[in-house]
Amino acid sequence: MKIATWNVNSVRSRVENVAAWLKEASPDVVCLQELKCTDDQFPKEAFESLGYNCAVHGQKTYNGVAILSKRPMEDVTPRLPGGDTTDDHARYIEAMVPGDKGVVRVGSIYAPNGNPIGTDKFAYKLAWLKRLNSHAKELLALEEPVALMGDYNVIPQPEDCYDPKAWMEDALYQPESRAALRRVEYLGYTDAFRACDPQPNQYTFWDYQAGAWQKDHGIRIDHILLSPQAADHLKRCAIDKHVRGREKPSDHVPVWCELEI
DNA sequence: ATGGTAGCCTCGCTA
Repeated sequence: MKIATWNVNSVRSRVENVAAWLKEASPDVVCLQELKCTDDQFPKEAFESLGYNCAVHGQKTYNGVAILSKRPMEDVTPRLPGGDTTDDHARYIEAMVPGDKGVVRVGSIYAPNGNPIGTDKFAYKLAWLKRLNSHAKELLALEEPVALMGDYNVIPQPEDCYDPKAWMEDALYQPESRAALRRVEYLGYTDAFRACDPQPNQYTFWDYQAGAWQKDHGIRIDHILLSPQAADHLKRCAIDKHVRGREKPSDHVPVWCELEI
């Protein structure tokens, strides 16, 4: 079972690009983030024609997450538990996805960016990651295969960015942000990419600005976190870096892994 | 120190 995550930075402006990648990569499941559209604006026909079912949690202009799956999904939940009534950001959707040998619970995550630091935006980022931690802990108790995947907006380690010094004042590299991601791992979740490929300086995001892609000034912020019952079946994990070099690219690229489930 | 780009749909915000 091949499962993937990709922050597409507007699904409507990226339909051609996403469809081309779906055809060549043929993932069973894809978590999408930053749809930047409402549910009714989501181009589901384009993906259904390629054989995918769509579970969408959209929002006007900002955020928005989805899960595409070749097999029909069950128990679709378009929210992260624990939010108050003022939190209207569409940043999480979860579903049960069947494989050949078992079922995987998949969460599509778009964590807040949190910049600039020292503002309510950064406080919101940390609060959101804390809510995610609580939910991740509850899912662990079910002892099921779980994959919490998406744009965490956190650079885990110095070797996950081209120049740590350049990110010292950024919300993505603050000690509190990194600790929040680490705390999810300490619950018992595995960073699938790091588990499969310990090579440093492999990135999932390159800014549109300042020639970041051409200079390989990237960061690794899109992650696949696996519960023990999923990690036990992890076969491969990789980043489809070449997608960043195409016409009209997203600033993120797909990350995928294979689970023998 | 600054500015550099992209998307949405406003004259700015988010990333």
